[in-house]
Amino acid sequence: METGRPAHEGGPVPRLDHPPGQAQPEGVIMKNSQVAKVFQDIADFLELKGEVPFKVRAYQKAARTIEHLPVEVEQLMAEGRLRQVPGVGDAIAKKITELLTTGRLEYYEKLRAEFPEGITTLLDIPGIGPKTALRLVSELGVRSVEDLEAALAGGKVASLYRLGDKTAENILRHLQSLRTKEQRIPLGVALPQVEDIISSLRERCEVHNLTPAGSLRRFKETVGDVDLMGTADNAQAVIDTFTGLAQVRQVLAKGSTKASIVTDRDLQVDLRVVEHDAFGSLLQYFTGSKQHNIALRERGRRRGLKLSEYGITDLKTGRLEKFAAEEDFYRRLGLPLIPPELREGEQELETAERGAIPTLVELGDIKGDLHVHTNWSDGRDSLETMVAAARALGYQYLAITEHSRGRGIAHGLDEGRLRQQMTEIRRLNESLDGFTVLSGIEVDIRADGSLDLPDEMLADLDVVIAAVHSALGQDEARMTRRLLAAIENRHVDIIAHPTARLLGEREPVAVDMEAVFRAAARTGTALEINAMPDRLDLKDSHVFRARELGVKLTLGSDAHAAEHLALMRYGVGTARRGWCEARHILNTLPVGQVLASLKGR
DNA sequence: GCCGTTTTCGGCCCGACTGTTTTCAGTCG
Repeated sequence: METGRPAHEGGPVPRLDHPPGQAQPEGVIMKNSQVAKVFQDIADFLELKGEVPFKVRAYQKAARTIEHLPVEVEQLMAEGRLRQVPGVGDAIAKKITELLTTGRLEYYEKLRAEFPEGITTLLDIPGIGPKTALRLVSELGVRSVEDLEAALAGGKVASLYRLGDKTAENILRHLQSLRTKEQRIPLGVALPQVEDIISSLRERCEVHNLTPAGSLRRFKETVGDVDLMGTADNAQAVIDTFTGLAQVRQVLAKGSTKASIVTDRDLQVDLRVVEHDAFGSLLQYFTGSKQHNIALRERGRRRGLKLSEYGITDLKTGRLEKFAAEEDFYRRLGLPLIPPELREGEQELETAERGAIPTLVELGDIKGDLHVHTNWSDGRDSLETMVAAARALGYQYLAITEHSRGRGIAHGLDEGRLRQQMTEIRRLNESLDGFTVLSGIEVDIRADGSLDLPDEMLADLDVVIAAVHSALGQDEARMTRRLLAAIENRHVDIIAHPTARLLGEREPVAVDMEAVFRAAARTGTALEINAMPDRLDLKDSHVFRARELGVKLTLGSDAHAAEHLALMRYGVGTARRGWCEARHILNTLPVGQVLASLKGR
C-alpha cells in the first residue's frame, strides 16, 4: 500500500528549475506533476510550521489528486472547472491559477524562504517526520543528506532529547536502504511469482481464500512488496509451509500467523493468515489503496460508523460487526462491491453511490488479438503455431501484424514479402473452421510522420497498425505532429503503444496526449492498449481519458512468441483501471464487427 | 483548507509499532 506522501512515479521528482521569485518564461506549460509538487511542498512546509493537521492534509490531498488527474490541470483552468476537482476549494483554485498564469506562487515562495534549502528532502527519509526534521535543522544545523550522515556518524543525532542510539541507527539504516533501494517491481514480474507461490502453498497445506492484496490485486503497473492473505484452521502449518517453500531465499520474519520472505528473484512477499470471520474487512483493508480506504472511512464517519481492518464499529452502541466477505463490508456502507482496479480514491465512491460502477471488461470478453508477430519478422514462432495458440485461448481471430521494412533490426517485411504473407494467410484461412486470421502490418511511422509503406499496400490489408520505433527523442511539438500525421492517414486503423515507453527502461516520448486523443476520437482511429507488461501503453490514466473522449480502444498482446498471447490479461487489467467496459474495446467484438469498426476498412 | 443524506460551522481515518519514557510522542502503512 502507498505511504502518505505521494510517490512521484516515472523518474525523478520534477523541479521548478528557476530560482524563487523569478517567473517562468512566457508560454511554459506546467505539468500536473509540477503543480502537485508545489502543493506537496506547501503541505510539508505547513507541517514543519506546526500548522493544524487538517490544513496540511488539505494541501496533501489536493497535491495527490492533481498528480493523478487524467487531464492537464491547465486545461481545467481554461475551462473554469478547477473547483470541480475534489479537494480543490476557493483558496487552492486561486493558487493554482496564480501558479499557472504567472509561473510562480507567492504563498509558496514565502513559505519556502522560511526554511533552509533541502529540508523537504529530509522528510523523504523514512523515520524522519516533520518534528524530527525540524530539530535536526534547528539543533544540529543539518541542511542536506550529507550533513545528516555526518551528524549520525558523530553521534549528535543520538544525543538529542527524546532520540537515542536506536533511533539514530534506524535513520542510518533507512538512509542506506534508500540509496540501494530498487525500483518498484513491474506487475508482469511480480504476478507470475506470486501465482507460483499460491499454487505451491495450495498443494502443500490446507489454506483457504488465498489471495494477493495491495497494488498487485489492483493491477497497478508496478508493485512494491506483495501482501498475500488467506484463512486456515491451522495457521502455523501454513506459515511453516510458506517459509519452507523452494522459492524462498530469505525469511525476514516469522510468527504464528504472519511471515515475511524474499523470493529467489528478489520479491518480498508477506503472508497473513487471518481469522475467517474477519477476512472480508482485512482483505479490504490490505487491498487499499490508502486513499480509497481514507475516503471510505470518512464516508463511514459521516454515518456514525468507525471502519477498521477488524470490521465496522457503530459509534453509538460501540458494537463491532465483523465481515467474512468483502462484498458484505461494502454493502454495510450502502455500496456495491467496488472492483479492486478502481480503488484509487479518485471518484469510485461517488460513482458507487450513484449506482454507476461500470461492469468492467474481462479477459473472457476478448475475442481476438489484434497485434501479433511471427517468425516472418522478429517473432519466434510460425504463423501456424501462433494461430494454434490463439485458438487454444478461445479466440475467434488473430491479426498478424509484422514490422515493416524500415524497422531494419526486426527483419521487417517489404511489399513483396507482405503480399506473400497475405497469400499464405488466405490459404491458411481456407483450412480453418470458425477462426479467422487477419492480414495486418505494424507499419513504422517515420521521423517526419510519413509511413513506411505506400497507401496502396495498406489499403489491401485487413488491419493497419502504425507505431513509432525510432527518433524517440523528438521534442513534443514534433512528436505530436508526427503521431497526428499517422492518425490522419485514412488507412491507419490503430496506433500501437502510443508513448513507446518501456517501464523502468525508457521514458515515454514527449507528446501532447490530449491532442492525440482528440484527433483519434475525431478520425475514428483506435489507440492500442499494449498488453506487454513492460509497456502497458496506453497506461491506465491515458485509457481513462481516451475513453472519456470517446476514443476507440484495442487490446494487443504484441506477442513475439506463442506464450506471449497470454499476456493479454495485463492489458485487460490496465483497461479496467481506465474504467473500460467491454463495449469500449473493439476486440471484444466478433470478427465481422471488428473489421467494420476499423477506420480504414 | 475542504466540505455537507448530521452540518455553510464544526468537524476532519484508523490502528500499530517503536523508542523513549514512567504515560506518550512521533511515525508509518
